[in-house]
Amino acid sequence: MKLLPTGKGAGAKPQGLRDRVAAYVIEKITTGEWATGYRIPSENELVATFGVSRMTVHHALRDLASQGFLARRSGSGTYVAEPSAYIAEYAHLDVIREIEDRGGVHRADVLTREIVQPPSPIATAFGAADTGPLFHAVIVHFEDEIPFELEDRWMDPVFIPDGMAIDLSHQTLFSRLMRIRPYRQGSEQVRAVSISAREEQLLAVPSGTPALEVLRKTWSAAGVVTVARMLRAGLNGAMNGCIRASSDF
Amino acid sequence: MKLLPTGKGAGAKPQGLRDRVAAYVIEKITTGEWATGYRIPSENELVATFGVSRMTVHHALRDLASQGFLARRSGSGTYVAEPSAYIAEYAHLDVIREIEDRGGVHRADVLTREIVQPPSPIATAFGAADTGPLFHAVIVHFEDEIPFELEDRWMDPVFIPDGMAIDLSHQTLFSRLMRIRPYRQGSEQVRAVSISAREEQLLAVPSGTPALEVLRKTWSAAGVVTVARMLRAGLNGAMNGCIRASSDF
DNA sequence: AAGTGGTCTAGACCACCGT
DNA sequence: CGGTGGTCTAGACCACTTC
Repeated sequence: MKLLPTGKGAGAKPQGLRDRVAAYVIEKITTGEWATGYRIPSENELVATFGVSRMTVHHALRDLASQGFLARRSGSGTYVAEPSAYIAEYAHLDVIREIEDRGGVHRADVLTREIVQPPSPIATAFGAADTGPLFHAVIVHFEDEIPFELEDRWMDPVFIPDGMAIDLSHQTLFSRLMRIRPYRQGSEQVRAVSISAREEQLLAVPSGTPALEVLRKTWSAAGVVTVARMLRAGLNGAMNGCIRASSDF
Repeated sequence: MKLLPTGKGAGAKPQGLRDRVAAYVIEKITTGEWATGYRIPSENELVATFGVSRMTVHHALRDLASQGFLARRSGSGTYVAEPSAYIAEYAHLDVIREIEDRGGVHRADVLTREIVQPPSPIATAFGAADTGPLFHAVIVHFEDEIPFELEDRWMDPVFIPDGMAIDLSHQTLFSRLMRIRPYRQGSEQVRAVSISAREEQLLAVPSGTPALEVLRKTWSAAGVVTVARMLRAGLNGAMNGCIRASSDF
């Protein structure tokens, strides 16, 4: 083997070679020179253009494909991906962390904590009618003593064996679950709803205040783990997200 | 060089070697054997374990890191990433496509289309007070002749030179913009709001119906491209997202 | 100084697509 | 069949962290 591979070792550029290739492709796309669906130069052509190895080009394109810029078809070529849909990402923190990140003080009121047979809509959400008793909690989260979020959660007791005992003032069920079994998958639905008089009272908002309702269902390989309904009303009730139009540059 | 590199060419396994390494790591994490913060075996150790080249291990771990499972610290090691926050992704389609994907029929009413000096809050959103006249459109999108979304959009006229002329019944301003200048970045804010009597009338909902308000701001390298306010009320007004708890397996 | 991940190479074989 | 992307290797050098 050679002692000095021509690339990095010798007269390396300030930036990585991979990044240079990627930047080149990105520029062509963003300037519109390579439109959606355009077939970009092959790996070997880019190898010739940049004088780098094919692996370098390959990984540059691979990364761009994983970021949604390119679509690669083995045996055919690499194409500029269609950006017709864009992704909005909402980074949900743990409620406690969300509040504390804003500099607020969190407090939780546990209104209900029980292990009971769920009503049928909840049982349905858990996938089967033969669900056994489930852990159920209703919690009001305060920010600086102002009600911020009303959480109504059902959970398979298997995942929080100590659910009836743990202190919920300083940790959320969510974070608790995370510690026991991280990495799950789920779906979320967001709506604007009118809420009941009791919910208005718990959230301390005037009658008729619209609320943001988030329905969340979380599952792991073993099945549905937890189903939750979160209500937010008033000034801090917004959700903030970041649009990633197939990318983040 | 050898003609038969020991790996793939000869007695290859059904799955890729990279995937085997990745699957191994994933299993350790999901079973909890490697907890959050745990320092996993080094690349060289995994090389020894699996009998593959370091590049293979490296790319397996690199992929897992980009998916949020691992955090790699150069010079230190590879650690199981903290999944304390999770990401909810909302794949927004073009409104027209969203409706048609549901099997509905789309129609748009253009209530306003003008190029005017924006009111100061809009000018502020565009980043500077010295904004020139902006393209402004107010559009009601119907699904099967039922009002579905009210769109109020301001846009830099540079990005839609033919904005006053184009037919907006069969394409959205968004898709139009996409075609001219794809790949942008933005932010989004979702709230539950009460809407004005006129908005209730346009959306054909009873007085007091809560609405989902999405404020969206989009920019490119050149600055803010467009600012939009979308209102949805009633049954179809939900936003559906998918939770990606640092992953999608 | 030893170990870690980050990067790059030159070559090889493969499955697949297109003609 | 020639070209495309997909994968893997063995070796090399680097910047960095850790002790």
